Amino acid sequence: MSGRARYHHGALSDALVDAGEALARADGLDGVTVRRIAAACGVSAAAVYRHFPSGDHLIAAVAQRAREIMARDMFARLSTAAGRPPIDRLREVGESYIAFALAEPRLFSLVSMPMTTPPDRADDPNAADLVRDIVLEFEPAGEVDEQRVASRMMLAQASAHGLAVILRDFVPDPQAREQLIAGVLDRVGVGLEA
Amino acid sequence: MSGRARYHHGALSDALVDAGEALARADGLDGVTVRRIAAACGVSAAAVYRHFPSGDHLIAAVAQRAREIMARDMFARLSTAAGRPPIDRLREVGESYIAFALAEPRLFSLVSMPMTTPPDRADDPNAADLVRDIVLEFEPAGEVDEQRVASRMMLAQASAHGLAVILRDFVPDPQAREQLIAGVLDRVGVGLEA
DNA sequence: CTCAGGTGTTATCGCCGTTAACATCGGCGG
DNA sequence: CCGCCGATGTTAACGGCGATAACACCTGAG
Repeated sequence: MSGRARYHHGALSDALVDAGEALARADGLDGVTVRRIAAACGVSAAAVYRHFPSGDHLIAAVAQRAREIMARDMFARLSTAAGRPPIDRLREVGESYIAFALAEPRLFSLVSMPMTTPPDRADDPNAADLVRDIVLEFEPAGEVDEQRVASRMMLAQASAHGLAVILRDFVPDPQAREQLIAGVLDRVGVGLEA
Repeated sequence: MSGRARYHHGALSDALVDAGEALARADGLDGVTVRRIAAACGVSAAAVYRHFPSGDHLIAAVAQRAREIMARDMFARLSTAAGRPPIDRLREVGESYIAFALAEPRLFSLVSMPMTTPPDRADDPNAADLVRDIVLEFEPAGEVDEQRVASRMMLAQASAHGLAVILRDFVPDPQAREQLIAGVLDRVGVGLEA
């Protein structure tokens, strides 16, 4: 009886996150509400609470989904730069982060939310670990200075994130965006190699 | 009859922004609602709409207030570094920005909102103009390269903002925060002088 | 003094998250 | 095969939210 609408949805949890992702792409954070997501799944709002302890947990799950999507983008783009020096790959990661933020600004607004719940699967693609792996290549063999690693990671992440949000909110012109991305990432590269 | 509560408030517009600032300090963005602000002023929610076309405009006014507060902090701190080289003053500005974000995280969440309404008074303290003035000192006399200026401004602002939000959301330990601020700003300084 | 407009009020609407009480489905022990 | 019970859905309701309409009052210009 797969043709008839069943009373039990079967995989509502995943369906809710899927619908949340679609709503986030379309309407941004304001579209990601318990009632709207439930309606998009053809289900009552109260049904959500059988699968998530609160609406915030559902939104956090959608945000985690968005982070995974971005991370996949980053890994894909990075795979085309395999073998290049670490500074080049780091730049690729930064450009990928910024490109995603500008291409999917509404989805990105979820990405940059503080993570309330830690990701349930620690082994899936993760931007921070990726950055760390590349930054580690700057360290001399056998003696990693954790503080230097942390500084480089933070510079890379902070400048990419800050640049992304400032461009998204205050620089509409695509050409100006490109020039600023190039100019800033050049300077960040200098700071990273110092 | 100043002692008796008057029917007409008299300066409700300013009082609403004042109350909004207090609520923002106390409860963050969630506390800044039309109804709560109106209640804090002893006034009905509908009265707000006599002074602001929408609740978002009121919140934007509170956000602008928060930016002015932060800018005053920055100018005050900067006045103690008068005469020092531009790179030192720029660092002072960055440290001030980050310190404010970490000292008043809830108020800062308003600061970093996209500005819907342009500030009504263009002559009051403004962080972007301040950064620009200092960055201009890097340019050789008589020939300012606007693109280089924009890149330096953007690097300064993006790294400070990104660092602030990442530290606020993900690095609770004060000592770790200090080390990261110092380490990252060192590298940003290198990038700025390049 | 009058009256028009600025500034307040209450009542109401629709949406939001959340909970309680109830209904149905589906599988497992008898 | 039956019955039951837990998982998963439903509807109804509460309080808070932004916003608007209709009404009341206060104040100052003529």
